[in-house]
This record gives sequence, C-alpha cells and structure tokens, in this order.
Amino acid sequence: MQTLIVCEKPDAAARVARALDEDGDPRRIETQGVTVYESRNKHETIVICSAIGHLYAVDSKTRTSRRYYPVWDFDWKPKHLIDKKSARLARWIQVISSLANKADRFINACDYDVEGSLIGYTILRYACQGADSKAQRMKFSTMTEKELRSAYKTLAPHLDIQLVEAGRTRHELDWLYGINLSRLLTQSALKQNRGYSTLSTGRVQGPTLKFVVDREEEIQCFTPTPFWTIDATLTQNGQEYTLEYEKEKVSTLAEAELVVKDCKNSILEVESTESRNIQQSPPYPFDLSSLQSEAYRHFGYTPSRTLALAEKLYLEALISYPRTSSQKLPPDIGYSEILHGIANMAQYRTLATKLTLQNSLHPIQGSKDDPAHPAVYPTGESPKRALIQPEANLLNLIIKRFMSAFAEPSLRESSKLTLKKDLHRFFLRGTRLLREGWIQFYRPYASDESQNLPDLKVGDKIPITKIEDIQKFTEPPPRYNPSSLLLEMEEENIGTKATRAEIIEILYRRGYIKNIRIEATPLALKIINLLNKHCMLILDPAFTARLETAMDNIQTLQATRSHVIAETLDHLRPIMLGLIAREDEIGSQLAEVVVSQRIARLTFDFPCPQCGSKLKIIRSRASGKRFIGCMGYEKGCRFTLPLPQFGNLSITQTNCKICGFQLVQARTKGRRPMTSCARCYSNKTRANATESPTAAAPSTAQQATDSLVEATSLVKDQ
DNA sequence: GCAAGGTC
Repeated sequence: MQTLIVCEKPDAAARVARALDEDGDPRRIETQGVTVYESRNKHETIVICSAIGHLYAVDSKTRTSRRYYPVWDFDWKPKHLIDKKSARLARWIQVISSLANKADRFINACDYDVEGSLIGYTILRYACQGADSKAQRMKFSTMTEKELRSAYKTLAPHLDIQLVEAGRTRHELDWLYGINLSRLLTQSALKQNRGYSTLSTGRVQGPTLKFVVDREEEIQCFTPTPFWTIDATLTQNGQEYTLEYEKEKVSTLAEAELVVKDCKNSILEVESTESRNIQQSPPYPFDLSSLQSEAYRHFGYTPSRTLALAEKLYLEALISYPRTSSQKLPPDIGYSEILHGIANMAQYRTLATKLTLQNSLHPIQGSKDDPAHPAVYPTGESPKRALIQPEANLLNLIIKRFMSAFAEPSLRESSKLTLKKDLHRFFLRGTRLLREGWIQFYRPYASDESQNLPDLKVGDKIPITKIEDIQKFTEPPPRYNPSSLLLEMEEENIGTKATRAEIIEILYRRGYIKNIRIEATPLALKIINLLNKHCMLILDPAFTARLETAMDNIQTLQATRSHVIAETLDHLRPIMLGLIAREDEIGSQLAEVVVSQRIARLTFDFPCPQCGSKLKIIRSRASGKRFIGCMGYEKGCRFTLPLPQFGNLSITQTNCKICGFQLVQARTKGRRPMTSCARCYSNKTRANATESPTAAAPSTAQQATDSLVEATSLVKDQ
C-alpha cells in the first residue's frame, strides 16, 4: 500500500511531511527540479508531493487562434500547454504522474477552500489517471503539526466534490466572459487595421476600472464652491495656540465677517473644560492588504511592489508567508523564540528584550482569518546579506508591528477647552500621551504627537490675539492611488488578496489608467461607455457577489455547475451576437482612441529646440530604428535625437537634471527599467563623433553612461 | 498580446 498526498505548494508539502514523519525528519527527494518528500511511521511510508498552485486551467476546446470569437467550447488542459510562461509546470505534472503510477491510495491535502479543492481535484483526475474518484480529503484550518496529524487520522473518505464544482464554475464563467469580451474589444479594434493593442475586461477588471472612471467623472464635473473659515489664535506665556471656531465652515462671507467683527480685539472667557482618557490597543498583526496599505502610507510602495518585496523576504526565511488574509498569530509559531531572535539584532535588542521579560505573551488578534496561514510575522532570523533599503524598510515595519502586538494598549489624555465671546464659541484641543504602551515598539510608524493646552480654568479671561476670515473652496473627491484602489476592491470584495495588486497593474499596462494619483484615460472612458451600453453586468461589483451566491448554492446542492453555466451562456450569447453585429462601429471607436492615445504617449511636452514644434518618437520605415523627430519635418526642420533601440519606450514626466529634457524610459522584460536623457546623451556622443546617432546603444560612451546613471538615480525609487 | 485564480 503506497499513499500519495498532494499539497498546494512546496512550503505546505514540507510542513505536512514533517508533521507526518515519526522523527519529524522526512526524506527529501528531488527529481527534475521537483521536490517530493517521504515520511515514515511504524506502519507505512507516505509520499508527499506538491503542486505550485493550479497546474490545469480552462482553455478553448478546439480553436487555438486567439483571434477567434465568440468561443463557447472549453475544456480543462495542463497549464503548460496554454501559456508559455507555465512551461516548467510540465515537469511537475510528469513527476506527479510517475509517483501516481506507484500509488494505490490518494489524498488531497491542498488548502481547505474552493481553489485548493479544485487544484487537488484536477491533479488527481488528470495527472493521476482518474484517481479523483477514489481519493480522500485531508482537511485542516491551520498548518500546525498537531492539526495536520489529526487531519491525517480523520480523513474524509471522498473529495469535497461540491467545492470542486463551485470552483470549476467560477473558472469557467470567468473564462467565458473574460475571453469573449476581451477578444471582441481587441479584435474589433485590430480589424480597423491601425495597429495592435491588447484590450481586456473581466469580472474584476471591469468594476475596478469603473471605480476609477466614476471618480474621474466626479472630478471632471466638480465645481468648487466657496466657503470661509475663521482663523484665530490666542497667546499665553509667549506661546501661541490655534483656536477652532465652533463652525468648521462658514457658508457666507457676511457671516464670516460678522464673526470677525464681533470677536476682534475682544476677551474670551473659558466656559468649560473637559478631559478624558483614551486607551488605544495595538494595531492587528498584518494580513497582506494591511501590510500593503501601511507600506504605501509610510514608504510610498505600490501594493504590487510590497508583495514582491515581501515574497523575497519570505524566500529568505526572514518573514512568514505573506499571501495571507489572517490577522491572527497562533501560539505554535513560537512567540518567545521569535522575540529572542529579534533581540539578537542590535537595533531591536532593547525593545525586544522588554517583551521577552513579560510574564506572558498574548498578541492582539484581528477578526480576519485564513484557512492556511497565520498573519505575516518575522521569523526572528537575521538577514544573511545586506538588504536593499526597501527590503530593510519592509522588514523593519513587519518586525515592529509584530513586537507591538504583544505590548500594552497606549493611554492618551484628550482635553478640550471651550471659550466664548457672546454667542460665539471657540475650542482648544489638546492631547498628551500618558502611557506609551505599544507605541514605543511601533515608532516611527505610530504617531505620538502631543498638543499642549494653555493653563486656564473655567471663568478665566484671555484676549484673542488674532482673528481673520479666510476664503477657501470645496475640493473634488481625491483620486485613487494604487493602495486606495486596492482597498476599494477589498471593500467591495472583488478579486482576492493575491490578485488585486496584479489586476491594477494590468489596468496600467492596458493604457486604461495612468500616474500614481490614478487618472482614467480616454480609452478607459470609451471601454466603460461601451460595456455600460452592452454588458453592464461585467462592470457591476455585485456580479462577484452573485457568483458567490451561486457557488454557495452549488456547495449546498441547490444549484449545479451545468445550470449556472447554462445561465451564463443565456446571458452572454445574445450580448456577444449584438456586439458582433456592431463590431465595425465599435472597433472604429476603439481604434480611434487607441491611436490618439498612442500618439499622445509618443509625443514630448518639451518643444523642438530648433523650430518649437512638438517632438515625437518615430520609427524609421527604412531601418526599423527609432529616434526622436520633429513634427516640423514637413516645414523643413531636420532636428533629431537618438534613442535606445531595445525595450519598451515610454516618455516620463521627469525632466533631466542637466538640460531639462523629458527623460525616456526603456523597459526590458526581467530587467530594471533604464531611464536616460536623449538630449544630453546625444550632445556627448556627437561631440565624440564616434557613431551614428540613431544606432547608438546607451553603453557605448562613458559620458553617456554617466548621464544615464544620473538620470536613473533621479527616478530609481519611484 | 485575452480572465481570474492559485503559486515561484
């Protein structure tokens, strides 16, 4: 009897193997770069293998061309046959298949959720010769040794087929909407014969983009209305205090002027004083999204950058698994051991030691949980190499958040003085920290500002030092940034912790949104407008909620996958037919915006130094090389500048420190973007007169490298 | 060069 256990990821396989091995030391076997484990106990040897997420995915059944639509026939296929980036998954399937040949008992030990059930199911069905029908299910909610052992002892006799069905439905439905609508958008524009541009939408992209477009429209439609504020101060013992007028905003100038007239050069009387103590608990341990928003707040890192950095720290064993939605720190992670580890790092010694000396360690816990992982915490290990600044920043944030979880609440006294002059009232607010508590551990990420109050008691009289009215204007709602957009997605419950940041990146890549303070582009307005007319559902955040209800119904046997897919087709088919009937019109509308946006993207704001016309990026038809040319060419201007010949070019909004010209960024896959100044570079190479300007590559001249480095350092950390 | 969801 040979048992094969399938886990969702290598990390989980290692933990399961350790828990099920009698000595906690399973044999590690590597085949074709794939690691599997053998755990032994008195009765048996168990083989534990791992997926790396989904190894199978939905694809069109027969057609292979991505140009074709609509597509209604789909099938599950190995991922490596669907997309090139998954090529290495072929080895995983091979290794698992050959292990399956030797096994006669199969267990799905993927995360106990819809996706985990499905990942295990597809592997057992397609890579293990139909073992899904006889496989057992191992269920656990945390990966502690104790729970894993007990889950292994109490295996469910069958796979949780309802969860599998719910998962399949989600994948298939998302595929049907996403592939069909995206192909239609892309291909209808392409058929207008004006160059290729990938356009896409889907159940998550649609509503996310609509948030931005709605906000954009609110901003465009916004008309500022005036209001007035009262700016007043008083002085005691040489210190100036800012008074708060009872109305934060005054809506007319007449009223504002009256307040000033009534109170100017007058004496205020203290009417009342109140003060109360506020206890503030430490912040919850980090789940991924709170880590992402905190890192954005303090360091300006986008959510996807934070995830990439955290992933790196995780792979170097400095922090726990970051893709978690848990805000809980279970005891078995070993609080004391971690804190001792942290205390070994010089900069945390004093703080961490304070915690290790406490009688007991009880971290604060948030309400969010995750079936497979605890909150993000430091392992207590010291970095084995010098971390780059962003890594060090993130690790520091995680370590401090972890330490503060064990600390006492802080205690703050908050006071308010009310002063009056006739019918007018003014407030003075003060605050001071009575007990630091967790704040000392979380500095500088927690604010501990104090605000003193003057020494006054009820009945005291004090002259107003200065009072004036100031006109202000209401402001439009703020733009989203990648972090606040991610929070909005989370609030609306669309996407998942692991995909939200990625989907925002896709919106940037498609040319739908731009800048850190996110603006919707004309292309986004056009796409939303079209979808709003033809397929409102794909823009509706409630679509996800409806899908989830359907999935719940499948799990409770009140609905079936085939029923939900049939409904999907009933809705989507006529929509696709309607869109196809008008695809020329739709395509030409899209192509027009795509083209004008492309032109805008290739045009510099910086004018031609010779004739003042606009400069733009041009690709030579003869040589295929690209360069900067002048729009005044027809009028006889021959000004040009050279460009790097490799990578995706974009014109940045950053100007060269030396000459003020707009910097150009070249992105090459898998490499750090190179930003350079075409003008300084050109001046220098021409002075050296070595090569033809258009063929120059950035590394050929030392001077060019110098200006490149300088330019790069300007934008490196954005 | 398409979705969204796992994971590296």
